[in-house]
Amino acid sequence: MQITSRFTIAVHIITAIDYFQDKATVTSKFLAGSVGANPVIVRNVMGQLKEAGIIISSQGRSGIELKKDLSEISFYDIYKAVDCVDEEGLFHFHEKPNILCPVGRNIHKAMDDKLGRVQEAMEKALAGISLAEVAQAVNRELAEEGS
Amino acid sequence: MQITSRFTIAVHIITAIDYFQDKATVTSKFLAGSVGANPVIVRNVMGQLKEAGIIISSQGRSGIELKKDLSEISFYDIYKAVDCVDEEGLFHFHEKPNILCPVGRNIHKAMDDKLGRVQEAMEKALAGISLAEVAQAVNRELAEEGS
DNA sequence: CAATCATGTAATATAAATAATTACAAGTTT
DNA sequence: AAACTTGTAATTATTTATATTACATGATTG
Repeated sequence: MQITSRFTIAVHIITAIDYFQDKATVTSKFLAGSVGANPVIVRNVMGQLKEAGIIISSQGRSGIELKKDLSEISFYDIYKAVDCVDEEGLFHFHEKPNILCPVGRNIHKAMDDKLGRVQEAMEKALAGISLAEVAQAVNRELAEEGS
Repeated sequence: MQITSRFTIAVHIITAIDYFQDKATVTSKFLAGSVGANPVIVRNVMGQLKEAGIIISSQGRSGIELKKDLSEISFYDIYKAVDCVDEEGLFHFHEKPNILCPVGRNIHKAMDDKLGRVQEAMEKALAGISLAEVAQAVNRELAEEGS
């Protein structure tokens, strides 16, 4: 199992919007070229980021912008925006435990809080990372390229 | 996205083996009945738990046993045993970022450590939960049923 | 104002991952 | 030898993720 690549695509998109803001006109086609994915996928992700209040774009008008500063956008924001995890929770519970069995009828309730703790730990970690860190890391890599 | 139900099935299986150890002969068919899944799926999970040194079973011989005490089995052990997450990592990175783009060529390296931190946080949380806690919770629920 | 170029979105196709099922080999027990 | 078990391969079905095609709608520009 893996978390959908829409997550890393979204991070890529936001980083690129920021990076190219004065250097180029940023369109979905442009971004698709950088990401290496279909423009429609980029536009769908854009739609989710827009709905989450992270970017600004509008029909017909060229040029996509960030609505927030990079330091105010966390991995968690993106994770929620692009809907990485099923609303039922991170763990897919088997659906038909046997109610006639003492274990089967209680296992779900017995595990729920524990699985919740794991998911929370992950989400807390996501919340602790900002897009500014990613942009910094990209710039660091670029600086090293030159040397 | 969700983590495969093989994880919760494995927890269910181990809890049931412990619960029924003196009460019944535990077979893959018996467990499949409690879990509400196909016996072959149970046997496949059993195979992975066996390989991880968590249970004991052998061809032909009826009766599945635990190899370790419940308190010595963590969610992390099971998570590793049943292979919940791709070896490439928890996050699926988009595969064709454009090398000709300054962002595209560095985004992967720029994100890797951060994604690793998130995965580590999740795995640390998994390591902190033992199967003994689950068994306790099941017993607590059963006690409440009686009252 | 017409041509061009954007975004937004629906519908469809393809590919990949998950789960279920069937079938049977091989070992144990009685 | 018969009945029952685990172990596994092979197949099918189902679901999810990704890619693609097509087109409506709005903005811009020559």
